[in-house]
Amino acid sequence: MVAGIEAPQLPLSSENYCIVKVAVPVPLRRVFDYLLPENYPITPQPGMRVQIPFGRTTKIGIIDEVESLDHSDLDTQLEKLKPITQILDDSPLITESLISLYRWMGQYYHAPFGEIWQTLLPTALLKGKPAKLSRSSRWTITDIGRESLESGKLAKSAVKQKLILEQLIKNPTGIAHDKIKDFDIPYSSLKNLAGKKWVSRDYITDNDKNIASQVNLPSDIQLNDEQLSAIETVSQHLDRYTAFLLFGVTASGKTEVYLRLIQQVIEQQRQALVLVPEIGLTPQTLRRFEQRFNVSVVTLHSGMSEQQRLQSWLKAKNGEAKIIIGTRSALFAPLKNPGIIIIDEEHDLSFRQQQGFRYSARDVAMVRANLEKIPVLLGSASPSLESLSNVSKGKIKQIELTQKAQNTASLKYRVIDLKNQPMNQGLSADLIKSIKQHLQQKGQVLLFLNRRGYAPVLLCHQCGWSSSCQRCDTHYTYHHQNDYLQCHHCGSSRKAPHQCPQCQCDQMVPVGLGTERLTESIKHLFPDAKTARIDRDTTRRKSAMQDFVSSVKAGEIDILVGTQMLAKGHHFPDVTLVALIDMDGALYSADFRAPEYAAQLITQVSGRAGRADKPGEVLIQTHHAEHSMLHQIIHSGYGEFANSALNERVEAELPPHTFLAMFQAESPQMAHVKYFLADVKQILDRYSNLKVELLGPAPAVYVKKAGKFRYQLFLQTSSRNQLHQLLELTLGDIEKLKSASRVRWRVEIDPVGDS
DNA sequence: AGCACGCCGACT
DNA sequence: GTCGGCGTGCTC
Repeated sequence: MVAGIEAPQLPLSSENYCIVKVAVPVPLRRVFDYLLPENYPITPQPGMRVQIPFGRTTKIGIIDEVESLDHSDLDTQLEKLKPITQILDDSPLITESLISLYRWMGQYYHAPFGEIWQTLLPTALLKGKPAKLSRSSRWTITDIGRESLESGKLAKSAVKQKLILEQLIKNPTGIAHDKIKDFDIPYSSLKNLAGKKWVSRDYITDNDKNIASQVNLPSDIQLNDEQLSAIETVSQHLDRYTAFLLFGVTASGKTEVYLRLIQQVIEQQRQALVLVPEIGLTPQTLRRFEQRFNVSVVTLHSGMSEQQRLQSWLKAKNGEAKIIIGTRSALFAPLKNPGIIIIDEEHDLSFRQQQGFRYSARDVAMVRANLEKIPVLLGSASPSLESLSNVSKGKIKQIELTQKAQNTASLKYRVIDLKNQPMNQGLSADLIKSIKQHLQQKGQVLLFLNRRGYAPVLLCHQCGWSSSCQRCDTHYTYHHQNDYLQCHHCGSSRKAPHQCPQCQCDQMVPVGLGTERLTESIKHLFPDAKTARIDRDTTRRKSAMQDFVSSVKAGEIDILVGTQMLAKGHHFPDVTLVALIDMDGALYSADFRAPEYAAQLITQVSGRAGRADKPGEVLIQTHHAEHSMLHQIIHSGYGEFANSALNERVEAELPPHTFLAMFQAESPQMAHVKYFLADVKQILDRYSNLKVELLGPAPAVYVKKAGKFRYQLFLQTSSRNQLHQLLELTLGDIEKLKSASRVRWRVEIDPVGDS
């Protein structure tokens, strides 16, 4: 090629081009300007995806704003602007109110715009997949298939094919293509049958369901007065924004209240969005809704494939899906005709995203409901102190359900003071005696211990050497089953040493108690009982949790040992004894929210057990038996505890009475982290006129994690406004800091926990 | 976050 | 003499 290729001259006149501000998926709190010819076949609008050249690569961004060239207040020179490669959508991906929500999140969380889009949109769309609904289809048996099966034309060996045909006869309306997996049908056999024309596939839309004359299927559940009045109260607000807290004791029938309200919403041709905690989202939740309503119900959760999520998302967007059930991120499902948002177990920590862009789905849901002009219903037996504080501020209306709906027997609580008690593998004599009694009376037993693995430490009996993770500065947890050590902070693992690496003796002893060891000693103490363990290690397999739950309900398990994951969602009617093996950690924790979490755990755990004819018992083992939280929960209930805990937060000037933000920085080099946060503090100090107090910088509770040192700088205030002002004024300068480029950092609003 | 440019150590 | 280490800087 000959040299001297001229750079293409763009005719930069205001008639020909407009400027499009694009949010690009990079961790920068700014948008980038691009040019677009005015005669481009698609009119650019906020919320459309565009392909753009960015640096030396190309990226997919989202249009944030469109400006005409003549009255733009650009601070960059036009020559620097590049043209958009192409617009990927012919209409905005999300509704007006979601765009407003996006802008609110940008202001409130001070997060990079690209990151917010990444949580708002399904990954398939972020990768540039077309926003097209693929038609769903159903499989049905043909007449030929029916005859062939009856006349025994099917080879004996074709077991799977026989299964398919039988299932299709059982389901005369056919089986949806995306459900065939649930029937354990291999696709190859299905294709084989289709080739013979024994089965056929028909393409349909979910709208067929929705236009059915009877949208809600009858229910024979009798409601009590409290439930009726709760439904009445909320249904008077279906046409406007109101936030409700449905504070209902366990088994007070919250779900039935949800269902009746959803029924009204569907009758108004509107959609219901239901958020559940991570674990609660089992196939049964979906089935319960499907059994009740003859409308299209879709789910949205991390267990689904990208394509499945996109399909659910698109059905929510076009209004086909009437009920959307999902975990945290489902909050951002676009709704054509929004009717209500329900957050079940609103206190649950899974509603807070703890990776990347950190937000609280509960808080954002209230803002979204406000923008959509619909009610939002937060339900819990142990509400977050944040929500209860909002009740007293008048931001949320509280509805109480105090009666047990089904005639459940009340629980008996007992605190076992461990001080000076002889212990047998973490179990007091008192507890062992109780377990024995309950087993004799044919009751099932649930034991909670929030520590998986065999023992939290493996150490040398002779020289005291203990095995610790170099990357995190914490002890490895010993896992007996496959004889390995695992760091529960960074996940790294290694083979367990049998000889002390320091003194070469062979006296390595596990110290402390985890679920694995507890299960072992239970098996030893109760050799005749069937014992099972449920934690992250035993439920790796996808259906494992489901299998455990079914076998407990079927009475095939006598004693169930598990971590907190067992506390969520499942009710076991035959369980009569629930024990919290070690409440000490929660009561002595450095986290000021620990008592709140512990109180919620006790409340939730208690909800797992009992029914009318089998009174339940809850035992709590602790060295801190005099702790006021325990007394309040046991004698006066969660509400009473919450009241005094809220008062303590006022005294201590802690959230929700005050508000927090946090700068966190991490780097393999501790000095870099310290320099950066010192610089940040200096910049923040320039605005000492604002009523924001700075605390720190200080090391995070676990300073070292995965080879990186982590420090934090807290901002505390009683005025959210001033906090936001301060961040608005300073973040620009903080981003430009030289020390900022040497660390990974972020600012977090309303931080919880340490990680 | 990517990605490239750029200036110092161990290899064919 | 080169390959490549990751520090620094930029992205419309």
